[in-house]
Amino acid sequence: MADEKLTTREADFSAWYNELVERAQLAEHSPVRGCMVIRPNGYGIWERIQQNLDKMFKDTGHENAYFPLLIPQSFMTKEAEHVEGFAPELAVVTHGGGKELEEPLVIRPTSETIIYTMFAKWVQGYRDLPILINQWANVFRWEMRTRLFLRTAEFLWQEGHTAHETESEAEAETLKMLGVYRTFAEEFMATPVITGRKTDSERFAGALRTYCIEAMMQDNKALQAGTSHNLGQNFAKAFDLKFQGRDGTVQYAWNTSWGVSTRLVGSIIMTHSDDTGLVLPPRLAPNVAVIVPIYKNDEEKATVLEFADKVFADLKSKGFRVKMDARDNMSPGAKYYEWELKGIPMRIEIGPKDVAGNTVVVVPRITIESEEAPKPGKKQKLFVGVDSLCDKIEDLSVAMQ
RNA sequence: CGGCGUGUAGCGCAGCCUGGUAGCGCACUACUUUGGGGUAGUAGGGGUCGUCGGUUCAAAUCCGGUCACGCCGACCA
Repeated sequence: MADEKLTTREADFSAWYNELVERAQLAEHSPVRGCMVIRPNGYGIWERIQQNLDKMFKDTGHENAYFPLLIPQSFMTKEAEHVEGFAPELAVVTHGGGKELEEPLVIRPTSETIIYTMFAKWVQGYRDLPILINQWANVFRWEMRTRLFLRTAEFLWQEGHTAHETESEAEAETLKMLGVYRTFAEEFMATPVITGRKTDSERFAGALRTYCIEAMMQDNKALQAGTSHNLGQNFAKAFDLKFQGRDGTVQYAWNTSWGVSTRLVGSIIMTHSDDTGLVLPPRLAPNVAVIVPIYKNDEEKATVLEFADKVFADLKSKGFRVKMDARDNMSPGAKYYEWELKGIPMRIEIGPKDVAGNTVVVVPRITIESEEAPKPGKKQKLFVGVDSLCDKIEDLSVAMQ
């Protein structure tokens, strides 16, 4: 990786982003237009997003389910605004098993239509409500202009779908999930967000009201990072989602839907990274630290690796997400550049001096204010005793978050 | 989908104007060297020049179609 440096943010923010995504091995283009391959360094971030958000959804009473990729085309046309909004970007399957299908199937651009069709079967009376469902899935929209993570034809997301007895209950749910997104952005993505309500022209196709969180990027642009929709009774009426109420009358249910996508990964990249490469909030980083052993000869190599392996095993056993970089064909300096580009929050250097003193050198990806200031023009280096390494990693993680 | 631009080894590029045996740097492989901020050397491997067609004795090079990517616009999580 002795390539040239990244284009700077100042020179061309957009080129900087594109280069960073590819060179930090987050994602790259697939042979199919608009689709991306998410590499482990990028998918690891998404996995951390999933794990943490999923817990928040469960804690607020939601359950996961899964609905199919293919939806009968006719379903898409049942809600007037919905069809108008999504028709231009649908991918349609017309053949299967070598024959033309009687009814074309669309690849889901979102799952309201299939999910509320199923909800209608599940609900008879008010005691069947609320239904609080989430699904983790891929969706497909035929986008004209795409960018890795920020807008791709196929993307990964979660979509929450709920059905409620009353309008006020649905509105409360819509706002509650907007709050979940805000909390997640602030606590896990370390990204300040602005919440607000979308104008009618930006509203989700078929929704009564759309709320959103907007994250502020380094180029002073806002990025829509998550949406929460109060769907009113629009879909309930279109898909015959009815129940017998407490007063004995038959009523339409009130729905909400809310989602965040792999765009969040793009948002994290743009919020924190610098001209050296990726910077990740430790809570969402696939790994928090990498161990780089340093030695000059076989004798040193043996002792250093033994010591480093012990530190590595100890950290692993205590639940830290750490990596060992024992590649022998690369100098330590080259590794430093590579891991800084890839955004690992801290690296742990272990050389003969450390073995002798039972210490390690911890170098955080970004300068930590509360620690001793780095020498001018140098990275901040923290000398840490092995016994206090775990605590130090915890402290630094919190400081970086 | 409209305008402009690009496509040659894994990555970055030269060659194209003026058609005639496909090159450079990095990366990769082997050995040696070096190792606390991108070590250095020697010897190697790897490309039907995005793709389809046309012109020509001959096409990376000229012409046309098409696909993909980038930027600007319209649309969008």
